[in-house]
Amino acid sequence: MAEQSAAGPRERYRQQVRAEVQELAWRQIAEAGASALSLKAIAKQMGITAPALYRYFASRDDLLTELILSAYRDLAEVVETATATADPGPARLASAATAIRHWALSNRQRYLLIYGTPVPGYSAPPEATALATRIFDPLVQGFSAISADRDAASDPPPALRRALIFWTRLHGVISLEVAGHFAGMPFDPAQLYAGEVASILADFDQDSSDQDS
Amino acid sequence: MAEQSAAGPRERYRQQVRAEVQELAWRQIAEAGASALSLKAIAKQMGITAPALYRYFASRDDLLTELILSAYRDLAEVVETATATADPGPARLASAATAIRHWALSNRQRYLLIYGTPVPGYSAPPEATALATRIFDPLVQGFSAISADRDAASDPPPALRRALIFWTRLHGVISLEVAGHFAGMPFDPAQLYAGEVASILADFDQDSSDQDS
DNA sequence: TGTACATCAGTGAACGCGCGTTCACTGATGTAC
DNA sequence: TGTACATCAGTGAACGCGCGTTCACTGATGTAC
Repeated sequence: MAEQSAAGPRERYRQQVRAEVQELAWRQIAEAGASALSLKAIAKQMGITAPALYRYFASRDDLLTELILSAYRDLAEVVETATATADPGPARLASAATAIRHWALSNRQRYLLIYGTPVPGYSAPPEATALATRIFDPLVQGFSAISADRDAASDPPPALRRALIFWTRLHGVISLEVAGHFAGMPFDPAQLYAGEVASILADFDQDSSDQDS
Repeated sequence: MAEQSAAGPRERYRQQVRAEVQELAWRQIAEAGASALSLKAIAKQMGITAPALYRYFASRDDLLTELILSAYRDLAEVVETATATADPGPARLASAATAIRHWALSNRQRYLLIYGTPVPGYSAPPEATALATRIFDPLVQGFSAISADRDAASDPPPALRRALIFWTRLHGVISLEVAGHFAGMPFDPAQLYAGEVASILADFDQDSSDQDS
């Protein structure tokens, strides 16, 4: 019911304009952050008056919500594709890791919109949580696939826990890089990232030397 | 020359007001993020007109800069104290890790101001870089102290590299937690964090199984 | 101890700006007979 | 094939808002003789 096949010409036009608005919104966010998102500025760039935009989006927050959801969807697809196309086993997770970093670096503000400082006064819709799961799930799947091959004797962290650690470590590198905190430091972030990915997979693949509860 | 001893009563008053402004500014940022920082709002809360604030801060950006530098200084002191008071060796790094997380959780917006999404249109002053180093250095020191005790044979990552990994892993957990991305997930962030700290120190303490260049 | 002067915190009006959003409207475009 | 009607994209004026910042000023407070 969300999809409308055989859409009339008006509907087609409508979708076209909506897409253009979102495109310009992204450009704006990329340049000046999420709080700079302005309907009036978008309208001006389109050669249109601001009230016209209310035909396409109920409000500024409504537009922002759609952007965030679309970012989630985009990243979810990237992760799903990366895991689906790679060989099973650790390679699958390594592939996901590479894809995530690549996506984050080519969509910096999109990444920050999702995982960065929350936009003040704005709270994400429930749907966002579902999409976050869609991103996280392939990682959990990847780790349970690995665990299944091995003996699950010595109190191993469950797949969820492993995926969580995987994720926080990747995010640690990516977010500092995207926010520009590695600028001028004498090392290659790509290598640091690759090292992290390899070390996590090696940890879990060979032996899980655990520490506490 | 920055410190002025035997300050007159006018100077004393001046410092008092500056402190009050900063205090209110922090409260504002804590509630609505850095981009919500408003001189007029602060003035109103102080029962003063906005132009009066220009006696104390040259501009809004000037105030923001001082806030950021003070956040850096604060965290730097926390890390320095934590490492200085703990026993040498891994304990020192564990102590730093605990102190950092504690500081981040009790100063969420302060942490995000430093390591979160950059404030659009604002670039930190050069001093910030120096202070970032002051935070990072104790970690590097900590790792070189550990390395000194052990054989440095098998192509070990230098202390800087170790400190870097330490830092990105801590940040990975902290930043997701502070930004609220663990909300509703079935695990304890404190345990995840403790596990990360322990596992890094164990990794480097016992054996450095390396992967690439 | 008292007076003249300099310093400086704070005022109030004003500037130009951009924002989100509403409203009644015009005029083109698609649709039904 | 042609006409009447409904739909709906876009306009332009207006609303109230808050922002940073400037300026000439008043009046209290500290300082020097």
